[in-house]
Amino acid sequence: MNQKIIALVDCNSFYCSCERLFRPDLINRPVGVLSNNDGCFVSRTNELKKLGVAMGAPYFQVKDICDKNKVAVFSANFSLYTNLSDRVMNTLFEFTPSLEVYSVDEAFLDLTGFDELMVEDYCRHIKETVERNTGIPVGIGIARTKVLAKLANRIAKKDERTKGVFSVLKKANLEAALEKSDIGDVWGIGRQNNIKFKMLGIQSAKHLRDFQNTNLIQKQFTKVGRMIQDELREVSCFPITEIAPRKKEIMSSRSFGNPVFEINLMRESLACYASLACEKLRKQHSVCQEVSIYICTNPFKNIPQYSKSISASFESATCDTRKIIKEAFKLLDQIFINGFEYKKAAIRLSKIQDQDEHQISLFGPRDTKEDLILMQIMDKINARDGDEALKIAACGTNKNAWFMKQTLKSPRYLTGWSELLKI
DNA sequence: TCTGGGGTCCTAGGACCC
DNA sequence: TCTGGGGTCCTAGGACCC
Repeated sequence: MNQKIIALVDCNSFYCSCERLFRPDLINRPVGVLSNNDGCFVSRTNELKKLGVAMGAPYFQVKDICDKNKVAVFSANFSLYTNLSDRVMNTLFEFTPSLEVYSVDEAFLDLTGFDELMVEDYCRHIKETVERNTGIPVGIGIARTKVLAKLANRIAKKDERTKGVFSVLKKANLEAALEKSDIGDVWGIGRQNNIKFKMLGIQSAKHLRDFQNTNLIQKQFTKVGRMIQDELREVSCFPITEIAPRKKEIMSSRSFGNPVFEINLMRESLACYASLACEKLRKQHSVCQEVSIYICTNPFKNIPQYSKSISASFESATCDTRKIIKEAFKLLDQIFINGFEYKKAAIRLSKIQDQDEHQISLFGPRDTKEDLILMQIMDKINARDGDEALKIAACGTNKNAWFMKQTLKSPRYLTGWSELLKI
């Protein structure tokens, strides 16, 4: 039988690598990228990891370390990262049409059918090409299944002797890799299940693979646990899905730059998040039948706490930003309580259906042709002239009161004419 | 002073139907 | 005294991922 060969290509410290691309002076310096509002570290180079700055560490807690060690710290610049991600993926497409873009910085490649002896060299060639074309360094893991490719990828990144590419197709490599991989490092096993596995005496990936009582695994760790075990046994359970399925939910939420006390500001923020979410909804050619909102105070602060979510349904599913904002405002009136110091608001669109195939209500209001055309025009203008070109009035004109803080943001080298790199 | 955002899948249990 | 059984659908909550 022709056994599967799967390669996982993963960009190294992706956001940091993107920032370094335009700042060659940072090549050997520690670099970190922060989450929105300059809150926590979401990407770190090896130099920064070595300084003991953990993933998710709040910036203000480690600022001293950063200052002392001249760490280059950036606010997240997502338009830049998305753009570079596209370039990486386009390069990968040149090597195989059978590719799953798994996240902004990762892709699974189906290399089934390649000569097993050659596939490692081929992946080295892929790695060099991506780095030459885009400037983004990557690591590659090669295996029979996704879970094992993930495992191999970890080793490719950690063990310098691999020079960034590691294959566990050969039995000896596979055994060694399984043996030295902690059970908690296996893809799909998080904090809770890590503890549960250890209590069962399963410490390593190898232990899980060789654990005979599969019924117990199924019972304790559900179907997913069983599938992970099978994947460790080189039985593929998670296929490569080339076409991304439609999103079943679309969320948009942000923490505020400054605490919000007034319902008016809350409304403006919700209107902006709703606009973002609806744009995504229309982009995947969908409509939604349910909208929910969520508001909360800052749980880290020692102040009176409040959080609440609420949802409403439409008679006919819609993708009209105006209707969704209107509904969101009605919901907000029901849960907003004066006197709290709000930190965050969110909107979620759910019960998502295809725009062309959804049921419409016989009598209730529905999206008319004119509504849809208006939304299309808005999307087109914003795509051409920038997201802020045309917006619903309810979004307000002064975001400063609540918009997130980004004091360390790099220029939009690739997406803003005024911010192109100057040489 | 300062702690992210956006998703998916699975299961148990209740509602409901015949 | 004694009160069926099987199926489907939906939801909330938990766990995981990047």
